[in-house]
Amino acid sequence: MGASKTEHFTEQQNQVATIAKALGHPARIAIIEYLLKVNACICSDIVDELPLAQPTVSQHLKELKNAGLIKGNIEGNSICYCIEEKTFNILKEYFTNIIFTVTNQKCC
Amino acid sequence: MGASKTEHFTEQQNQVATIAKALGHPARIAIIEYLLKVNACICSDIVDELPLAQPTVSQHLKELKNAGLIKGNIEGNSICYCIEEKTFNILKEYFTNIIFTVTNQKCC
DNA sequence: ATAATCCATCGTAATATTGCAATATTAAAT
DNA sequence: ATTTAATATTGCAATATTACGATGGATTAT
Repeated sequence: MGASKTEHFTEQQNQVATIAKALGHPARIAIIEYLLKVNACICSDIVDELPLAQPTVSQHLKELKNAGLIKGNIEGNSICYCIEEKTFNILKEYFTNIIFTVTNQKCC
Repeated sequence: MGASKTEHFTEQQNQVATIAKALGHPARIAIIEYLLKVNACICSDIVDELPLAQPTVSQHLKELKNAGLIKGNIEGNSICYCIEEKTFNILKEYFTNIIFTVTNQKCC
């Protein structure tokens, strides 16, 4: 197959999975970390920063954008990509909650 | 292509990406949530719980195990799968740190 | 106007993932 | 020893992902 049976899972499960999937590639993690580091951003910088061709970087940026992890503001000729805090907060809270639940468990 | 250029990224970037990737499927999120819910676990339960065939579930469990998100203790005939707290802590701290960094930013 | 820069999109090849039927493996029960 | 139950593995088809060259549109610089 190759296609996930998303219709069988809850909306929240699909949401978390979609966000996690978008972060499931080292290039996209590197992009996020770069955006955090420079605190302001233009795509050409990102291309210079990564060991990947420009179309590939563009594609990764698109996936991060689709997952709601970054947003891009057009700024004249170039684009200012930024971290979308809201989405990262979903993850932070999701995992914080998991840790909270697990530490109160007594399994294995 | 289809193969990630992992060798060009840092070990930490690859680590986070690998863990995130393992969570990038709703079935695997559902498995994690089920393990959290029942607080003790046997695989056959998981197969009953999910809308997927046994080999498929087994494969998803294997991927979660490879990523270090769960561990399985053999218990006679069946296997007790459990959350691996350590790995989830890595994620929790990673995203907590991102939120901390972002809130101190003034971009866009 | 022309050239240069930035970035997205298209097309395509290589590879990975998802899902399952069939089959193996392992341990408990009879 | 045989059967039964719980998982794992194998093999395969369908689909998705990754990567990049070529190309094109938009904006700025000359």
